[in-house]
Amino acid sequence: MLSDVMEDYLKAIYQLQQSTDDRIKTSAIADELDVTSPTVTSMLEKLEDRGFVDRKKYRGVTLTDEGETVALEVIRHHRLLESYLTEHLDYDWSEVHEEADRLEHHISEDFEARVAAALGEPEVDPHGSPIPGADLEPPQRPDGKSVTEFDEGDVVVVEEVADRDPEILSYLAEHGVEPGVELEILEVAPFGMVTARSSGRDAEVSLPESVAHHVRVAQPAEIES
Amino acid sequence: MLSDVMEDYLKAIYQLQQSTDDRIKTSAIADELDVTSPTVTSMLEKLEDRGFVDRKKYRGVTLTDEGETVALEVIRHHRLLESYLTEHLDYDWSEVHEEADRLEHHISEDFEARVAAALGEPEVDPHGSPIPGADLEPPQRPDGKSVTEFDEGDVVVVEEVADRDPEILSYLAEHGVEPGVELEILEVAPFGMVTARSSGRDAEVSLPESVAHHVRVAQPAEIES
DNA sequence: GATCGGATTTAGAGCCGTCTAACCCTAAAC
DNA sequence: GTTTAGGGTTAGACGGCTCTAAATCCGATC
Repeated sequence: MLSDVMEDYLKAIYQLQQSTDDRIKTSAIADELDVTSPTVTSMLEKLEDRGFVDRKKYRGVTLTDEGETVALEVIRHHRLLESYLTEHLDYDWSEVHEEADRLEHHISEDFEARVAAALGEPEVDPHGSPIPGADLEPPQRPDGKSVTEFDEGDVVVVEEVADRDPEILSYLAEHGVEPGVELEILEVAPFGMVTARSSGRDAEVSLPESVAHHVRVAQPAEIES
Repeated sequence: MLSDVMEDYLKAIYQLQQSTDDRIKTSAIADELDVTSPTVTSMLEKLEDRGFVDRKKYRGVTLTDEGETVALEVIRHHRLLESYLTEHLDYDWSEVHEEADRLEHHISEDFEARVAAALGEPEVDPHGSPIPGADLEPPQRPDGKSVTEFDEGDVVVVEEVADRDPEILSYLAEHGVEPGVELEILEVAPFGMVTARSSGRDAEVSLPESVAHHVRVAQPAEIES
């Protein structure tokens, strides 16, 4: 069996792998999980012994297929829980992360299936992130790009808001930045700050690069006259 | 803070105290939690240091008020979860115990409150056991007696089925023994076996003493002509 | 009131996940 | 190609929870 902590490491490695093609460094994991590097090293040794990661000393790790499957299972649990909490227990999308983080390790397969059924087998969570299917195949990467990659005048649709901070998420929601809304880019400053107008509100919102790069968007159907 | 394991000990002690006025013995806790006696002894020392139990060496423990409050909180979580799972996620009452046992340590105050609200602040769980209130005052003992204490001809109403074994619970449900049903006692054998007819079904059911003593019942309104 | 058996506690150990301190490797800079 | 800064690993320790083996206590019996 696999401890909660091991699941957390595998999940963290998976998520770090999403934003790079390199092997994942000890220090990156340490930052993500808020532990020290030696702690990570010793955990990685255990995970390697069990066949969940492929480790090259001093060079970081990658997940094995088994490791990836575990990570996807945990992420499926997490995102189903986030969805359930918002749909059926009246949570706000900004509040669900922490609760899901604690529960994700403690639900049975049965519970997972019942929650998925109650939600109608959803494919994305409240933040717009894809929920891995019950087959635990890696979901294909959403084709959204960071909103920072667009220019003044572009009109885009928010697909995913990949932040975890409740305060930031609340702020974004209040300013009309949520999955599904249309954003008209008004300005992208040289230091990365994005200013946009949301279709929902009639006010502008400015986001520093650190926040904006979590806002993944797509251009609406390219077919326009 | 209090570990999951500590919560389990406090809950176990509380539950053992329900069926006796004596101090709770090391071995009783060991049986309940499926660990060895020395393990229990060392845990009890820690719980004593933290003020959750009152320990007399070689004489067993009792909960302090603080310990009781923790136990009641865990039990509240457990029973709310059992109720929620049956009401909203289509679980059968026989299946909920195990799932609730894992989740009870990992839900927030907020989650507890939302679940309680979604259920309409229920006072009993699907097994008929009282759910401690949000104030965590000890619920008054249900006045039901074990069905084994009645005699041939008595008619009683099932208040609580305090078993945890899914197979036994399924069997009981199939034979019409559930909270709320009326039972006519047909026989109480000298070795404790109870035979009864359920108002729900038209068949008899016989229960060995070990099962029957978990079936708590009350006599319907004594006022009969 | 002494003895004996069963339960409890003490002693010592192990695994897990974590830490700090010290050492060592890698890769970038010169 | 050396050097060096910074990150990674090794070494050693600790707290939490568990175990087995050994010592000790309680209380029932005689």
